[in-house]
Amino acid sequence: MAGADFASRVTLNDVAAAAGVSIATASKALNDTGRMSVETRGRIRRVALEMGFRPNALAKSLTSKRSFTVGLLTNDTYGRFTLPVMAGISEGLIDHGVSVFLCTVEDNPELAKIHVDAMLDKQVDGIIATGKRIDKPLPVDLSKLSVPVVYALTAGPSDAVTLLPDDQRGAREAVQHLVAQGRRRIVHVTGPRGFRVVQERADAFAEALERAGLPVSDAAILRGEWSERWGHEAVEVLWSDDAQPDGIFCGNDQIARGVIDALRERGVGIPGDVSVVGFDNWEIVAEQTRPPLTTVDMNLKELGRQAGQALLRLVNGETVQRGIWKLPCTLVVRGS
Amino acid sequence: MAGADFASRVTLNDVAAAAGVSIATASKALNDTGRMSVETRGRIRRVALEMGFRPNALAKSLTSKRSFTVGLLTNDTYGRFTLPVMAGISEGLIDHGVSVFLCTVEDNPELAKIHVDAMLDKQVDGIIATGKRIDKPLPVDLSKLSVPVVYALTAGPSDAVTLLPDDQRGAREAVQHLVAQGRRRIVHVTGPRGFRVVQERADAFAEALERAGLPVSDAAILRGEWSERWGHEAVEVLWSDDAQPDGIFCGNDQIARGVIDALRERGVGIPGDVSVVGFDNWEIVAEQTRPPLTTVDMNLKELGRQAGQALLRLVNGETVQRGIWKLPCTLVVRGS
DNA sequence: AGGAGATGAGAAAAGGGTTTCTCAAATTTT
DNA sequence: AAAATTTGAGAAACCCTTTTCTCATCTCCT
Repeated sequence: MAGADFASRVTLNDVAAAAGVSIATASKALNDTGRMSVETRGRIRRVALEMGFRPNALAKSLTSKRSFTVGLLTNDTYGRFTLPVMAGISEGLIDHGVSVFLCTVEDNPELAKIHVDAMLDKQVDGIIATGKRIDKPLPVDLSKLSVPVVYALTAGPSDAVTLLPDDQRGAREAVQHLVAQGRRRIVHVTGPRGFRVVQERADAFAEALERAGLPVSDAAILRGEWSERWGHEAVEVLWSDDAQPDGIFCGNDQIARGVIDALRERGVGIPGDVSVVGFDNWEIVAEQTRPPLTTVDMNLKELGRQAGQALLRLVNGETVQRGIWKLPCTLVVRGS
Repeated sequence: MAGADFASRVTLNDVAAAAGVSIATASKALNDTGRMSVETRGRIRRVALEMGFRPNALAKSLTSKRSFTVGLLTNDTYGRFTLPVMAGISEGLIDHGVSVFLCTVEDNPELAKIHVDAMLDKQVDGIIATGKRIDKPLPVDLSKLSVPVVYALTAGPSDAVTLLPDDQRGAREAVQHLVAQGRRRIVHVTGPRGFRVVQERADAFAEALERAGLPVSDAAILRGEWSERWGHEAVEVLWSDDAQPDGIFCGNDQIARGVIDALRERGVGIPGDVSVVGFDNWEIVAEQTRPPLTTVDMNLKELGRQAGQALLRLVNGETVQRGIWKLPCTLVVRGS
């Protein structure tokens, strides 16, 4: 039960005094700059090490104009997408000594502004905006900021650097996998019409079918909500018809889960009678379906890593290709 | 395709010059300290506003010894627990102008040290340690740091401030709910023996049964893994016996999901024949079960908020009750 | 030996604020 | 009217590091 007093840290001044030199010399010794004898440099370093000296990053930043800090802004409260992206960013940047402020702004413009202001006040070197929909922007305009911004998994201005998974290629691979399994009557059960990813995946689905020489029909694309329930319903719809599919490509893993459960309830064999492929590789869902779900992984961690690298380059004033970067998806083959 | 140059920010110096006063006066005008005429103060403020002046938080921190920054350290890569906690912390602290560094350290001691050092270098005011198991510490010793530390949902030293959900009360409420539904043959299907929460929830389960005047038997507690599969298996075990339960309290929502699915497959009515209660209120699971799962919510966001508040008090040198704080859980009644 | 160049290290300014003094001018008191 | 306060605002020190100068001392060359 206490508010303890915490020891104040060792400063460069302390080190310099202990080593019997000026702080200028001490600074130079530790940064491997300036001119001095090897003995002096060694002695100062030894003293610093012994005293456990760690330079105050704030003071450093004040002169260097670099805080080695970036802000990550997200409206994905649930974190399904943000966390892998965050992990990638963090992993890619910690080697450069960069730390990440995570700010969840929901869809609240005031809150978003508060967070952005707080980040700018703290002199972040840059900002990464991320979200859960690639066709909706965050509730705040980041285009006129005094620091560079990279967009990942969210909509940004067209002249910005934006990283997105290559949904279309992912969808194509999913279909190709189904075709390779010998499936010929393939349908697509996906989310609501309003989502860009729904459009893109559906287009790629149709295109892949065509390339495979299979008939393409509008009826093969069923749109609903992003839920297990819709997966069930879709199976009901499909199986109330005469011609049942032998391959189902789902718009996300939850729908796939619903589809698989519904098929199993009907006694349809998976993957014996029907093969199912999901999208997202949300492991908590995909690994628990029976059988485990074959699905498309968006490699979000890698996407985060690249977003971090891109931001770093912008911060360093290097040139970076503007526009949309589509990063490859990977088909994860499991048992479905 | 460019590394743009970004406008440098307005400094106090700029404001002072524009207002025709010294920076000392400008500083005092904006902070509502010092002595000056109301006209001067007003003029300076107006100028600052017009110029869009925002003080450099780094410079402020250098003198104030407060960075208004805290570090959140977690080993919960998947974020199931960390994200709600993070959201609560952030929500509770942003009003005080505090931003949060999120660092995921997995179980890697080196990585953890790197992150902790980076945070300390950046002069965080304090650190919150969080994880996915209340009986395992993070892979780094935070007890001798120069800043206060609060533990949430992870093991810390006994003299530290540690916030945990009140698992026992949550479990009791779950059982009481089952009893109130008229259930008399209640069993507990939970996770592996090694977990402290398993022990605690099981103890509370037994105690609650006893209080309700129901027979308590060791056989009523089935331990397995934290998975849907184990939920299925447990139902198999239970239904291979003569006396089947009419109430099942599960150690987490995934197990509950497995139990519900298995029961439905057997044609057992939920909640007609058997009531099921889960633990965690992992909405993505709980809301998609059929019927939706009644479960115990650990109020992690509130836990995070309180962790933030506690840390702030420690930072301010206020006294804080050491030891373990058990925060209430809430039963969320849905359809099971 | 005298001057040029190299060497080692410190003084001082800068970075953007806060805060404690100091001090002249204005106001109040006697 | 002279002395004592109060008021308004600036000078300067400080927070911690970096970096550019400056300068005294050595070493080397002719």
